[in-house]
Amino acid sequence: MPELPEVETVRRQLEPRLVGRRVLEAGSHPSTKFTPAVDVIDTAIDRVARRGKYLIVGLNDDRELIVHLGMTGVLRFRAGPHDDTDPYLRAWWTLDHEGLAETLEFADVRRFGRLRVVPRGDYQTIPTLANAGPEPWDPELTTTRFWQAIKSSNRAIKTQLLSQRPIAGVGNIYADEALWIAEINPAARRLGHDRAGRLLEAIRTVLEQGIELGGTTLRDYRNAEGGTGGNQHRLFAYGRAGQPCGRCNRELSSRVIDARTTTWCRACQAR
DNA sequence: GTACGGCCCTGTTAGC
DNA sequence: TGCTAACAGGGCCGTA
Repeated sequence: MPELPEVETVRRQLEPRLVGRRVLEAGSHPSTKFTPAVDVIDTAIDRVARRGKYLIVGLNDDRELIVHLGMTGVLRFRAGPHDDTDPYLRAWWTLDHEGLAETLEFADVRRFGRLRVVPRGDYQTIPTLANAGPEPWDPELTTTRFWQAIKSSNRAIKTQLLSQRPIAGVGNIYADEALWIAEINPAARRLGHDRAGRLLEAIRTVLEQGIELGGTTLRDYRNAEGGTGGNQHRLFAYGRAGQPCGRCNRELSSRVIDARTTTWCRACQAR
């Protein structure tokens, strides 16, 4: 499931291969989640950015193609025409640059991904993007600002992180990892300034490591070159329920918070 | 404005 | 062996 490190990995691979290229043709699955793919025909790509878990592809007509990979979305290049035998192909774009044609494909087994074309910078039709909190490395995101954002809600800290509001880009995997590192209970509803600072630092640590290792591949995630990530071998909490805690050796617990399986250590992350 | 539940999706896994 | 139900979960929407 692509979170910030996976999306950033894909972005870094897409950028040099997309910028400056023109979209000659496009096609999509009939779902309105994917039909915006064809709205970018005959535009040229001028940048590939990221905001939280969203990819933002800048177009030369002052619009942007917004891509969310959902849980199982994969962007990949193919020499020649798109693969119309792939039952999970949801959208494709034929790109041209100095006579070289290539296809960018968007495959997504579970169809939780989505595409949108918007005027540049206008995200009002994409609520989570419009309301996303600061990027993890935004210099204005101080401990105090993070703490204030958390303090304004009474929801469980894990729920708050997944909402993308206090900070952008954290999903289920990296939320569990950061809370484990910071020794904070995922169901905690009140965090002091110091603990908020510890959590912010842990979030930055796990996201940086995720990017360095090219993301986390548990099942579906592949980068734009078809490769897998390496962070799945470095997880302390996520997916490890029943296994020993890497800090105190007690058995890790699991429960559902905000409809997401949450793994934590009852001893290290006591309330 | 906030909190919460349900829904979208389909491959995989567990249980019978 | 084959079937069924549960499970995985990011974002959006409706309701309270």
